[in-house]
Amino acid sequence: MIAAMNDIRTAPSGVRGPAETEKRDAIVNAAKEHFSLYGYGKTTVSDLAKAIGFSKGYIYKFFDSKQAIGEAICAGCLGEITSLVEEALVDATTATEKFRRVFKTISENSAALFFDERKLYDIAAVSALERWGSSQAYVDHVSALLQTIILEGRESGEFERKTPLDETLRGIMHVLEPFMNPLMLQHKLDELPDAPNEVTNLVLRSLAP
Amino acid sequence: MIAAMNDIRTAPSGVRGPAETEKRDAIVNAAKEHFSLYGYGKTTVSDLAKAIGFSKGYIYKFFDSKQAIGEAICAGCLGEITSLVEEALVDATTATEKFRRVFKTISENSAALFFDERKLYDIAAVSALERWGSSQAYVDHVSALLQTIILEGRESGEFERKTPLDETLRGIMHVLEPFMNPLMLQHKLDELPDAPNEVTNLVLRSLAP
DNA sequence: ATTGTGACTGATATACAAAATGGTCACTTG
DNA sequence: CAAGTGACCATTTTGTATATCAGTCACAAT
Repeated sequence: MIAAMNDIRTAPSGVRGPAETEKRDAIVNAAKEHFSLYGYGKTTVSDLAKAIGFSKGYIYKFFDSKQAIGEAICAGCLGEITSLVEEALVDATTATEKFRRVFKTISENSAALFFDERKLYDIAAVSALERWGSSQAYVDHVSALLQTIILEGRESGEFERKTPLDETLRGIMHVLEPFMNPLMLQHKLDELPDAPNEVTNLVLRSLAP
Repeated sequence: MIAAMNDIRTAPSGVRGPAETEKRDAIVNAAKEHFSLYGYGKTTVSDLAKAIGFSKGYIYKFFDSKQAIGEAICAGCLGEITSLVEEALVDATTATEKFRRVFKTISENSAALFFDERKLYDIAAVSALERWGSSQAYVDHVSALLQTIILEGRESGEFERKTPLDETLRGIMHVLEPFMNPLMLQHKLDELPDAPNEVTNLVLRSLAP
């Protein structure tokens, strides 16, 4: 899995201090490892400090709180998914095909996060539950992506043009949510991969001119 | 709210003993009151026994387990919703309108359960999480209902006929789930009542011939 | 026979003291 | 002054001893 770093440029809320990217990255890297191994709850800020060879207090020169570190990790995970989505889009020719790939890539990789990186998945779930910025940015990003695809499909004549763009988009985001929101995906794991495919078909029927 | 008792004839699993409906109903009534006031967890089987003037052991002449009582209560709640749905359907003329009402009635009354009978809602959530028979019966019932409506719409020419009925139905059940499954509805409460309406519109577009 | 009981048991929940943690800040170090 | 520390405090988390509960069963009452 290519680890293209997200360039969501997720609003770095909770980040503070000078732009000493080296140390900040060291913290993030240590956090990603510890969080994915032991989980967010069982990792202490002191653990992270020890891992990078500093004391706990110094961490707070770079991050407002432990949660801010969690948000950074979460933004990384979700950013990876959006990267994979964009990667999957480059050789898709039609808006229809792009739509299919967005849906498929998101549901598959969210499920993969659940099965392969369960501890990080749990952070993403908390992020969704508590509406952290990292989750909001992810949703906004996907929403914007879908909007351009819908517009493209409307222009090419693949999709209908009567329904207001906003409503089309909101409707689609609603039916996509169970496959991209960790809180909901948890309850649909045993309906994969058929469910997202069936929903995609339904949506494409609704988009037909 | 009219309390038309459900006639889902929900598979009475976990129910045992003779059909002494009076005492069994007494147990169920006591359970509904206690569960809705104090919750499933904080109600003991002895509490229910005391409420009907018997001893704990006697309860088990009628129900296999405490969970079986919970299932009965849950089936009652969900059965009330299906009753309301059927009630809403009697004066709907077109399949389109019937579809709208199914969606609207389910989402509104599930949310009402959350806000007005939170403790009972929690039981329904556990029922969904642990896949109790009461939840499965509810889903099956709604699914069957939707199937007849789709068929009706197909025959009247309101809906398209190309897509296999099963796939149409499954797709619709997938997008309905976030509004009828308590586990998912919890996370969509602040998108009501717009979200179900927008999803309904999307589905109706997908059903258009 | 039918209706009903309450003592018994392993598993679960509660309560509460002790330990650990997130976060701050005055201070040291180079 | 910039980089970094660790004692300190309020809040959570954890460990654990105790109490409660779900479920059974032999038996009592009618």
